[in-house]
Amino acid sequence: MNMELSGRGKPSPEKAQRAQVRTASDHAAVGIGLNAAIVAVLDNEPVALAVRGEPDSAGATDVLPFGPFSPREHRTLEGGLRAWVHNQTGLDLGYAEQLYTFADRGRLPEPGDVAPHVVSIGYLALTQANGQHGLTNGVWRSWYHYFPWEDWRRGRPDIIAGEIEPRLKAWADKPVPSSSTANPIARGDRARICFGLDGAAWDEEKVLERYELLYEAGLVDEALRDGRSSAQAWSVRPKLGLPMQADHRRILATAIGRTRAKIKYRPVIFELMPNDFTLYELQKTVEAILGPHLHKQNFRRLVESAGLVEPTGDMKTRTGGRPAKLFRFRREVLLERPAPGVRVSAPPSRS
Amino acid sequence: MNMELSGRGKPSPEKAQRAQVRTASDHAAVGIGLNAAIVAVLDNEPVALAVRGEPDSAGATDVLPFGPFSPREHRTLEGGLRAWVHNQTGLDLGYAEQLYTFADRGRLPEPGDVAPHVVSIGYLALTQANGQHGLTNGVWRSWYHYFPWEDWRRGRPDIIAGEIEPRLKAWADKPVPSSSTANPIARGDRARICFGLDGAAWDEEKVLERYELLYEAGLVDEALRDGRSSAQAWSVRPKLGLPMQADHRRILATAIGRTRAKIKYRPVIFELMPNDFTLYELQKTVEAILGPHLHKQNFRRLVESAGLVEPTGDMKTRTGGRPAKLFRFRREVLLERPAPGVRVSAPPSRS
DNA sequence: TTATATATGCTCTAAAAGAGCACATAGCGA
DNA sequence: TCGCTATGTGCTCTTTTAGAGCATATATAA
Repeated sequence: MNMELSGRGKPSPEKAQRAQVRTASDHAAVGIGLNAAIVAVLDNEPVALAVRGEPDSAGATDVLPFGPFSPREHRTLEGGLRAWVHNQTGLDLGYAEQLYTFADRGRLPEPGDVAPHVVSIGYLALTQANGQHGLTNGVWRSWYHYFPWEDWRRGRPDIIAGEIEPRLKAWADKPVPSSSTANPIARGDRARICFGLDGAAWDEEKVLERYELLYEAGLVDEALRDGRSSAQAWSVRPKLGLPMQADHRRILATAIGRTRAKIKYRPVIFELMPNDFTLYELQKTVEAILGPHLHKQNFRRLVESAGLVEPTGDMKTRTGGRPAKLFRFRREVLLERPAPGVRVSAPPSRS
Repeated sequence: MNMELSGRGKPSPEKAQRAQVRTASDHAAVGIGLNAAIVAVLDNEPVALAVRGEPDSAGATDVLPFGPFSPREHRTLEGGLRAWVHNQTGLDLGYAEQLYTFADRGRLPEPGDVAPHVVSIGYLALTQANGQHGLTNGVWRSWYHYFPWEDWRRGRPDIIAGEIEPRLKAWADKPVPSSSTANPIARGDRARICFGLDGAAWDEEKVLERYELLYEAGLVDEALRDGRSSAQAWSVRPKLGLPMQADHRRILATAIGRTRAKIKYRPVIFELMPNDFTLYELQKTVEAILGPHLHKQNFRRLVESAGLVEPTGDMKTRTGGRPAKLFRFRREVLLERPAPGVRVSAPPSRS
């Protein structure tokens, strides 16, 4: 079927095409940076690698590992990433995937910031931190430090009802400056959907949407630093989570959301596990990532019947109870199922 | 919970952090380009906007719309994208999302290609081409022109059994040059999983994996052009789909895969539909995107019970049969469900 | 020995997915 | 006018999957 519905004018497509190949000289030169959200699970706590430095104007000290990308030295983005991560931290990354490219002006609010300019490409890396004691820089910090409202392992976190809900409701009730865009979703509705207020469901994957809503509402320090909120809000400043410099907390939010989504249809959870593990350890790792806790028997049925694991034949004693069978990741599942993953869905929120 | 498991050396994190803020000067300058896969559905055919030009060394004439990003002129990537798409084609984009950033050297195999260098950021845009007759450049081409093996609407496409399967099997049987990476998935297994050979399931979302496998096996013209395959393969050259210049077919594959995945959990299908439509028209549009055809009654039950649509009250006659009720997208679904979309899964492949 | 963890098998129910039957209502041609 | 055909629409039935709970097994620790 040939659909050549070309526009009426059709003024010289050759010229247009030519313009597309004669590329480099047309562009303003910018720098390329790579940001890595390097994730692991230590003692049932999901952690990300952070580097600490001088506080910025918002008091934020933490940054994600960051390095420039030089096309002279590295053929691929991922290759460049692995190289400087290794140099900076001593870590050898296992799994890595690209998250998002951030290039908005004002990302790095330096005075007089015009082009040239930095585009930064965010990456998510999953690693197993155990035994990786060669860490030469940076610290592992629980990601719930930065996003306390995401931790539903002990039920609905108090910070939602105590801090977030009232402040978001106040923000929703303020008269909105009659934006021009047609029919956007109302502030109150967005708050309800993002944070599961008024009985709405909690969606653990909406990590970025939640952070961006708080940013827009001026409830995270980065928003104040970037001048997006009133000084009034600044004065009543109970922190909602630990801020990071630049837009790194946004990148980390993207990474957490992606991780939570991805473990459901790809077996990446095993990137975070040792070779042999008990099903309960696996469950605790999944819970660390997703937030809510899971029904144990159903979880076991799920991972076993999905063919994700196979018994090693050994047992683990010293569990504090009956010894547990040890399992390992069953690679063959990749050849059998189109999208193998831990297809859990959270139980109804125990708020 | 404070997890400050810093590495032993911990040599001056302050210095590291400082290096991360003093950014731009560290970077080799490169150009930023934006590629857009602009997708619509015309007469039940999924189409992408292509611009035609002079054939490259592989005989490829088509490119995706492409434009430079200048941080001087545009504050955001998406803003820049919308601007030059409008200038080049006359289209006003509705929905747009970032796909992937491609920066590998050798992307544009120009002689003597070293840095400076172009990083290109791929975007997916969905639009409704009807009435958009202001198109001043480019043509709408069925995306199955570029990827004939993806069109399962009339059952399994013949090109798989006729061309792809035997040539992939031959490639799989060739001695692999003893790669260094540990335990990769065997070529034969990859072919089976990607293309649903030997009774394996067809996964309509693996568009990029399939294209990349064909590229790696030297079965698409771009692979020959880029020098990744033997001249022998070049001589026996039945095209597998229409090639594009540079890596644009890869970007389009990414866009198709993303679209196929996304309509299942976000109501983006309505970006491709007119305001009022019949359920059958909606179904045909979904089938155009996904490939396989769907069970009509179940499809209706699905979209209605999911609250995705509501009747307008009007009927559409001239359907060739009983008049059909007209529906429209029901926006309130965004406030009710965490991930509303056309959650279809394809029926067992009728091969 | 008992209390208390964790491990593991099994059942029951509800919801969702997959497939088909039956019939309604239009245009169109013999 | 009478089917024929194409689409629209309601309903049932079965299978599969998800959600939740009961019961029991086997360790460690006080």
